[in-house]
Amino acid sequence: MNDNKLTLAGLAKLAGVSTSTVSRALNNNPLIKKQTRERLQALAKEYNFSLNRAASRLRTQKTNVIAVILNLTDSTDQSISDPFLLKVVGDLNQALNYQGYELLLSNSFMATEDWANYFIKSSRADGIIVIGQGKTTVKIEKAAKSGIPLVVWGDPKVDANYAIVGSDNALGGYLATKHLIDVGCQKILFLGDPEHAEMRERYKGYQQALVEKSLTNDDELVLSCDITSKAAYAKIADMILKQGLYFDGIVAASDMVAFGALKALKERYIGIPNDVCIVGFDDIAMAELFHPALTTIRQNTKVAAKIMVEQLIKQLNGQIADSAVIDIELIKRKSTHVT
Amino acid sequence: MNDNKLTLAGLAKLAGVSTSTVSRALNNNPLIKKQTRERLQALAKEYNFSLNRAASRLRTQKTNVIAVILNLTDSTDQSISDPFLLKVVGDLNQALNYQGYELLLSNSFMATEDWANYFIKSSRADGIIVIGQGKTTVKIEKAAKSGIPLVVWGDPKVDANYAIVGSDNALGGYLATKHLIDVGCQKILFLGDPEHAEMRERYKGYQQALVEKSLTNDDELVLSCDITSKAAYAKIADMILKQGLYFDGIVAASDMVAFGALKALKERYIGIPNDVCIVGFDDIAMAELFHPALTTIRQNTKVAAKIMVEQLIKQLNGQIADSAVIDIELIKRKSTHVT
DNA sequence: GAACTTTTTGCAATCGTTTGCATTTTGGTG
DNA sequence: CACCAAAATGCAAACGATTGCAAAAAGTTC
Repeated sequence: MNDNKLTLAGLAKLAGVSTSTVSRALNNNPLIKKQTRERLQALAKEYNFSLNRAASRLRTQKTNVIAVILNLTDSTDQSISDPFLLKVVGDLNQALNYQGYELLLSNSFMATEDWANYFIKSSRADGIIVIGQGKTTVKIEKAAKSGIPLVVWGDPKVDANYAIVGSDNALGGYLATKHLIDVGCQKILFLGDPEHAEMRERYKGYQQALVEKSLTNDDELVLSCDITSKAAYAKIADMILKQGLYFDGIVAASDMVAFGALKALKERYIGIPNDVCIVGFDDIAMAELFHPALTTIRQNTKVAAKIMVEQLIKQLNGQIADSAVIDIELIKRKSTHVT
Repeated sequence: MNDNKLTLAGLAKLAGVSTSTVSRALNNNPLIKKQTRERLQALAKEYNFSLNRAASRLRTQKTNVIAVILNLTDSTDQSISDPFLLKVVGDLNQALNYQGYELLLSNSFMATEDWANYFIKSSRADGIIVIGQGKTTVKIEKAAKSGIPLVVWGDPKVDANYAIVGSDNALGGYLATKHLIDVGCQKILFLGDPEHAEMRERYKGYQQALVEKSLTNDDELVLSCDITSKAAYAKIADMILKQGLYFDGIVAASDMVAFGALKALKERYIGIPNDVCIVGFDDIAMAELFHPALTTIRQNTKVAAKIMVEQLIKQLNGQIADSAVIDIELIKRKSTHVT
């Protein structure tokens, strides 16, 4: 009906006041008499008025948008569908909305390499959340150096000049490995990509547990593979073919990796957990549903998302943000429950 | 270093030309001499210049942003982590970026009910993609009525005044059921939520197949439950407790539902596929990894995302968009492979 | 009711691009 | 070299909200 877009000026005319009054009224500015404020707000509702954000963003130099970047390793576009990463996105979406921000989703395959320029200086967003440190942190460091509000999901123990929120990956790797040792495993594989920041920390925890229990820390026990189930499946299948079943436990760098490994094992009628025990990482929804249910290290993404948003907002307010370690938890399930 | 933000005017001064020239040059407008264009583009790169989007959006009345709304049923916030929906988001992200658009992610728990107002009239986005028709399409219809560019992921056979892209769900339900009958199932459950638009169509296909093969179309074979694995698990566990194993096949409304059902069955040592065969829907990554690998109806989300974006762009150009049916495919795996 | 404070409103500049139109520059031709 | 068409550039007015400051209105006090 009212197709000629209604602007603040139009609404002001309707109400018989100035645009400044309407603007203030809609922003609930106490400068305006309460009675007037309410009248104007009601009028705005009645006429289905909505502020032009482009205009207000231009004027206020604030967008109320946060860019969330899925920082994927360029090789496998598989990982764009990694349920864990997408779950983090979902939780961030809720946490951001809750604080009145909107979420602009991007992945790292964009044309530009210069996130600070592309998102912040261009006034597309007020801040950036990067999911995943990936194999190289060069883009992140570049963004951090330019001083923009930035929070990274990754390994918080990593030394960096930006705020990192994440689980204690080394501890997770340690707990996973220790648990396997406790249930009697002797030859424990680490399956994952030690070049990948978070995975490297999990690997360190794995090593520490082995050393502590004075188990051999053999090179042939470290199986490097992309963190996808497909790669894990191929790796395990290949190793068994070449060397037979020379292990009795697996620390997988993620649940998806664990699932891939499990598939390869089950296809060869290797008993889980009786022949091989396995621990995953993440505790995605599937972990519990899998058969056997997967023992795993749970990452609390809801809490993490909340904290990331808080830390980002601190930066938006000019304070400096801290890295934060999110509690993890070993969830014991059937895949390590030797009878 | 150059902390005082560089604007078009600043760049113009540096180059000794007018702002209009710089603006046109950066937009590759052929009005500007090619040589000048290149010089200015180089200069912009050198000075790390980036256009203020808020300003250009205000001026051009175009945002180059598409809002993607996860239309969740309000009861279970579980489904926000449904891997399938998030996969669609991921694919949309790529398809949109490819066409030069950005993705603003929202869910349906926002304060506002009026999407047209909130996203379009407010100049936050140029168009909307809604993922999921959900149980009620009232918000979608309201948005459609206001004439904004809109595409919905859902069941394209549903009669509506907006463009719907989706799989042929009825055919999917039919194929799934027919396949179960072909492998010898006699008492086939439908497990899902027939109130949910897409699921209802799958249910219709299920019915059709039963009728065609003159199998009983018994009410007690239709198990209504939320489309989460948790609900499916509870439902199956409950039914077996009450009625014993009175079925030998399951058509699950989604893969996640299938996984929940499988967990309940396996816990009771019911053989899959020998005692009960099961077919899922979606073909998420896990379907193949599950044990036994899950027979399912594959939805091609990559193609779907591409088409949705195309249809939306048509609307942005003033053309009208059509609904589109995406090809589906029955993927036969172990969960229906009776020996 | 004058003088003054406090509350409420309005004026007008501003944010940084884009673009219709006017103007200048260039180049070709007689 | 005057003239004209074509090409290249510049001027200035938008786009629609916000906000410092000034002005008007309302309230207080003597």
